[in-house]
Amino acid sequence: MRLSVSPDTFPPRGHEAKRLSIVDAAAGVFCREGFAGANIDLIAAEAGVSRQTIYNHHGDKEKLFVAVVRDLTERCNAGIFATIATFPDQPKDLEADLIGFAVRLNQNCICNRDGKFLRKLIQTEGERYPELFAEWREQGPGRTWPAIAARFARLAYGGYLAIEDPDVAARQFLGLVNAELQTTFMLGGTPREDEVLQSATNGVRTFLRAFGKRRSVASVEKQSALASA
Amino acid sequence: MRLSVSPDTFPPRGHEAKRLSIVDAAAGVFCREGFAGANIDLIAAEAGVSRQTIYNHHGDKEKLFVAVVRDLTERCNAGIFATIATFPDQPKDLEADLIGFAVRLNQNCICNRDGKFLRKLIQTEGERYPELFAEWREQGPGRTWPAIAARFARLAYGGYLAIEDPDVAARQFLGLVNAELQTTFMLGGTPREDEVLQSATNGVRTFLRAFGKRRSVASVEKQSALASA
DNA sequence: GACGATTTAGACAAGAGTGTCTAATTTTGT
DNA sequence: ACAAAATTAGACACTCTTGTCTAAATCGTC
Repeated sequence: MRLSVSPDTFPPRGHEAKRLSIVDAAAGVFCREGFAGANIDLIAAEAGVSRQTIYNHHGDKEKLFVAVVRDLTERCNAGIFATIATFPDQPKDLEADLIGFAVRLNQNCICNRDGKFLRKLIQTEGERYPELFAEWREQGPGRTWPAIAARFARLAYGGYLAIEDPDVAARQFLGLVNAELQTTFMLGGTPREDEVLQSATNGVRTFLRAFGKRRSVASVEKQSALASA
Repeated sequence: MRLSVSPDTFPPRGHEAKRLSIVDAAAGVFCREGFAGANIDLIAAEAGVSRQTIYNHHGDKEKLFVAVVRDLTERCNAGIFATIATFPDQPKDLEADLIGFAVRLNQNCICNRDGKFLRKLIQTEGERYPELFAEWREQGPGRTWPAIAARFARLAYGGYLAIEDPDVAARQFLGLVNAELQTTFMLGGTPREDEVLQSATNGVRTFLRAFGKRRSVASVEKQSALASA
């Protein structure tokens, strides 16, 4: 695909690497400084390229911003779906497995660099780019929530949970396991690993108090196994 | 206090009214445009004063920003404590009363103008003003969470709830009743009244499934009353 | 009506940032 | 090693913004 036959495809290479480092640096600067406060020269310096190269690649500041959001959305979605794939469909220990899932979701999708950046850009500039973030909403929450809800539905169907509305349950699950991290998220901080675990543990316990089947044989076994361990 | 005796107090008046309208307008513009993008001329226009007046009152853009955050924090805190005062200490219908409280909390503290603005400024500029927002954290969450937790502890002590850790329960309560509003909050939107009620209702029901005492006589009565209604 | 203080409109200097252009340099494929 | 393409540094015009200054107008009080 890099042969001279290609009519309008990409320039040689190294090109793509630069594009990446530009978008990466831009993400950081846009997040720190906001769109208006972001300085192209600073982005260039952090990306290790010249200002002109940025203009060659992306045209102008606004197009660069759009590219950043698209990139982040795509990477975050990939991360979320990869994590959803680890959802415990046939849990051995429901509590432990759900806690594990919650922790993975946090560490791989919400607290990591991409997640933090995307969240901040949405909060900061969401109102300024309605179409762009409408797109995000479709591609992101619009696809991930149903996927998560489907997993909870499956768990309910398998007799592990007593939930009526899987969509509500999915949202409440996330609300619970992140309940103790909200203030940290607000200020743009990253919770420590033990804080994530703590919040997930408390959240899942409450979730199971509400929706867990009353101590099936399996869960009682686990319970005593844990107690004796 | 307006007599000529006062040595260094405030100028006559109307003064204070101007200060208010400046801070109000500034809050709106800072939220829409971010600190860097906010334009003093625009703030002046929206406040209906001249640019010079802003400088007379607040010195410079940064001091104005600090004044805005302080004002919002103060007003929001007042609103939150006023709402906490309506917490159902001796509930007649625990579910309905908690739903009512959740809805009030949302409408009076989170979804109203001040709440939205403060939240956005924290998210947007929190990292740039560590001391300012550390102050907010102390004055705001640092004081309101214990107050809310104390109310839940009281409910537990009164036999209405079975909770171990009132602090955790308080945070989970808010996480649950706002679980379905997160995406809207992210994009800076205001959920409709029925969405708030829906989320609160679902959240409180789950909360009570987890922490409610098993169907006291009173709650069974309510339950059937509702069913027949 | 007169006085003092505040507010106003507008001009202003100084600085910063965007986006363009050019010529020199480096990289890449053959 | 050569040629084409991409990258770079720097200068540049242009715009926008902040914060100051001044003289005129307005307000509130006596």
